[in-house]
Amino acid sequence: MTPPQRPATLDDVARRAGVSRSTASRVVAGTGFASPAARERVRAAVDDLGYVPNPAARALVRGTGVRLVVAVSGATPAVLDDPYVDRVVGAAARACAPYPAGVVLQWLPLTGSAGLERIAQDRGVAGVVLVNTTERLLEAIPTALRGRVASIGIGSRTVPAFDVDNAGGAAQAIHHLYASGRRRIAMVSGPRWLPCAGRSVQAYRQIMRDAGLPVRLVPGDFTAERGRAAAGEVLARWPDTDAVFAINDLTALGLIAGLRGAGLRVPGDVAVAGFDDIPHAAVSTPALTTASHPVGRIAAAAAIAVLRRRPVPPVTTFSSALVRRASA
Amino acid sequence: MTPPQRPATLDDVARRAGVSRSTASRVVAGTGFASPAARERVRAAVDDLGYVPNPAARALVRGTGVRLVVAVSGATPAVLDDPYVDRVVGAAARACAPYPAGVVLQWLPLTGSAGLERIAQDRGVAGVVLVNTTERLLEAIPTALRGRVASIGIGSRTVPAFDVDNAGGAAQAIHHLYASGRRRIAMVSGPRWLPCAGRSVQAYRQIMRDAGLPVRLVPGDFTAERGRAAAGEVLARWPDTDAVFAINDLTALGLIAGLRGAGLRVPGDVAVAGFDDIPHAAVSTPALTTASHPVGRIAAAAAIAVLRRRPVPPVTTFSSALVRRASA
DNA sequence: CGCACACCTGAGAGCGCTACCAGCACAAGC
DNA sequence: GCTTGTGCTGGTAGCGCTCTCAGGTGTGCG
Repeated sequence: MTPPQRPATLDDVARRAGVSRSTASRVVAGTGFASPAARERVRAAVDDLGYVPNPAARALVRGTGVRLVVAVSGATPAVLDDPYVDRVVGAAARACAPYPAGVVLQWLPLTGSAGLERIAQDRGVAGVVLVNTTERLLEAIPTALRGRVASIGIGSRTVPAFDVDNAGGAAQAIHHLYASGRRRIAMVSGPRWLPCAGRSVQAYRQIMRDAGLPVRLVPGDFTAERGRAAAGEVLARWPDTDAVFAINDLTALGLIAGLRGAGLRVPGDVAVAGFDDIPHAAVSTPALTTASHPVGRIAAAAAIAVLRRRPVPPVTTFSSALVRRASA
Repeated sequence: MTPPQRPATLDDVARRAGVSRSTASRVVAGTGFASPAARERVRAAVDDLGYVPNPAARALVRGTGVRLVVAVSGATPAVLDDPYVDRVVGAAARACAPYPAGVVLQWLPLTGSAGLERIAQDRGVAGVVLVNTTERLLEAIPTALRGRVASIGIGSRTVPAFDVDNAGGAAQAIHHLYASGRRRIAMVSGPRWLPCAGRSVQAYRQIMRDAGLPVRLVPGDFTAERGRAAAGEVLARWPDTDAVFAINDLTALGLIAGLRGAGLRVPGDVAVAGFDDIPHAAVSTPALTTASHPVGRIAAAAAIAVLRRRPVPPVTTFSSALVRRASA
């Protein structure tokens, strides 16, 4: 346990174990042959010296990068301020711990693939996790990035996707509204260019059609501010609305504020359900009924898929569970 | 603009610019001599080839690591689930972009410095940003880590600190409660072992003493759940309480839920002010009056301070501004 | 003219690690 | 016997970069 001022190198380990650097490397990296005796002695030396492989050296020789880019698409860099992005980054940063990589956050303009090409040029990039991506962007993935990209929310032939079951979650929430007797159910949707938003809307349309109910759709943009405004629009166009499904919790919370501002009771007059189960949903007034969205697990899975370079199924879907609270 | 399959190396740049690798390196790294002509040609070659230095190689030869550890102290790894931590990581990950480093998130047990020693042994670590740290832990910083640690919320002789002006923010919020006529002001505090919590409490005590008002202090733990429970305790011990300052917004929101659950109006019967200005403070019902906490700027400053190895003032304080909304 | 002293350049070592390859011992098969 | 494997080992060539150091080439000054 002599803690050297200078951290131990593989050479130190090899010398102490009485083997060559090659053998020590094989044992530490767990690749190739090594006799049980050698293995044991190297292990002991590693423990004694508190040896930790130098990720930089490893990355250099292996040709893999060292930074996991979380790239968020959006009209402006302001998308990075979204708490959702923070959660993705947090989960990815936690997932990185066992790998020689760390997370870097970057904005990716919606138009053009210049941003992606820059990333592809960068040897330091171990992989990319795409957030809020468009199909157009996925088509434009530079070949240099193939196999090192995962996408949250949408996939293509070459980019594996990790996502919550948008349609299923939305369906659960809407069915819950229906089951509690609501029949004039509106929906506030999200940005049109986001496929995940599309799937929720589709589920809503489908359920309304199957139930023979009219579709009442108002556009949104994931923000609470827009949710508040949407409340007014819904009320203006369909004053008898008795339930609203919001594409995400932020919208739902804004919506509730708007409805109450208009003198309506929630859930008395209008029931509201959201999607995401953000931390605040549990403590809002009224507490929000919402379809959960395991962002942490999704982001971690995407990060790990990129970091360990193994083939990954083209789509991994995480199921959503309805969290019933007071608002619906 | 010929995009090579293999990303450009410094050798490619040097060859194209007609100089040696050494000269190219000097220009790119901005260190040492280089004639204006050489400088210009290297710059052009860099642009042409889309050259990006390989962080792994750079880190290897410079002896600096490649991962910025955000280490969060707490009783259990569950502290990592805090949205506050996500924001710190998000800001740090954004700040990392210009540096050859990426963020890794790690839990640090409250007791013992074993976690820190492990980090110190790891050559891959470019630096450490400590979150929620105790003074005891700061005393135990291994020498190998000196100069590569910044701490959010608390500092010591050897570790520079980055923090919001806790006392000032709390004072602003409490003065606001006082200015609006409240005189029976309670406070829900935070975990006792956290110095930042201590400073807010101290500010509260000071103001109460100066105003000749009684101290009404209830312990909390930063969670909404605890805030809700605290509402009951406050009401039970001091039924005539007409205002509460909560150590953070999550607590404040839980508190409001608890107060309303007890049939009280906010701010009619009891005014509530919080601290942090989390995203939901703006859309809660009622919207929360709170002292802002520029987490993003603080985290970015701490990350950058660690990444660029320059001396840093021992304490950097970010001012807090009161955001007046409906709850107080 | 010689010498110091600036400014500038390129050769080359080497950061810590992995991967390739040659080599060794021993066992099994023709 | 000789070949062919199988299991293991160590030497060594780099990965891409920085940095030291030995040399240039001017310019000013004694």
